[in-house]
Amino acid sequence: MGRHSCSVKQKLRKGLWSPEEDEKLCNYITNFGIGSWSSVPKLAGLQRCGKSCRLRWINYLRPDLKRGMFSQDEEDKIISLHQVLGNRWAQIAAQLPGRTDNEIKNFWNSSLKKKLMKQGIDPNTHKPLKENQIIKDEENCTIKTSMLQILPHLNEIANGQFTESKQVFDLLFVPDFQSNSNPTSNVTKLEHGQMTETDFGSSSTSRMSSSNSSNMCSNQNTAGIQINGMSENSEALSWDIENKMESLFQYPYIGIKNEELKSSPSQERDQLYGNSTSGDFMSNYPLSSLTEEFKWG
DNA sequence: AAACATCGCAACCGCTCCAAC
DNA sequence: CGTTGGAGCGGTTGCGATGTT
Repeated sequence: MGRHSCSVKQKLRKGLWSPEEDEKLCNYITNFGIGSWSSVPKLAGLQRCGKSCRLRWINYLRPDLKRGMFSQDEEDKIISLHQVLGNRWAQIAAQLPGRTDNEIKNFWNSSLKKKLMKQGIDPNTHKPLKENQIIKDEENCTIKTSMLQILPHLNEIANGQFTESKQVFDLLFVPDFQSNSNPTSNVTKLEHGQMTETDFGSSSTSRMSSSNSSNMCSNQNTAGIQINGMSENSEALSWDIENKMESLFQYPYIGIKNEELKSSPSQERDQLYGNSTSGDFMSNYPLSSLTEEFKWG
């Protein structure tokens, strides 16, 4: 907090990079490597801050960058990954060789978002806009939770066998329960047709607009699951789960493992994903069985 | 042709994380 | 254990290009 922007400390250049600056940076890095970004500008003879150099290299000068239009395949991948990861651009970019997080983020904001809207799909939730509208009318408690974290318990929930709710809710990211919500009581009793979901991954709408809203603290990659018996809308849930699950299967390593598992104590990891260390945790939760549980005929 | 609006991209800003001390 | 500073991330802004009136 209160840290200066790097360009304030000294009189450093800002704005667009000149070809000369690009050349200096490129020459330096190809000859000496990156080392420490903070020392790069000095050593490369640039009036820029290290952060700016880093960004320029990563987003523009790196030799392995693809550039140019996104292919249909890349587009599909981005959509699928976004469905699961939300706005975790760096993780999405990690699955797309030659593309940068910035590039993908811009592409998403300028193009893909609109494209999905045109198709009647909410770009935040990846659900048909109409369904969203229906769900907005529901006023009961909304439990924000991570789809990925609750996955291991879907079968139990569907079968009404799930009673250890606290255990799971402790694992969940639940930043904004409505005050009247009681996760324990809401989840333990569940019957067919009593489950609906809302606001999947709606990080942008649920996020506070304060300046410190960024990054991990925002509930990107969260799912809102509404479980308290007032909707017939189980169709919506099965639609969404199916889509998410397919995405997960398509890209089983999407980076979740790296970050989320890293941050979970090992016991929780095992609870969440099974104790397989193969990385293929999704194999513990076959798509067909899970989605079938939620179709209920 | 000029003024204005919109779009897309590059870069910046502010934040968190994490390792080093 | 607290502090510091670098790295990295996501949101936002600024500006040139392009389209529209």
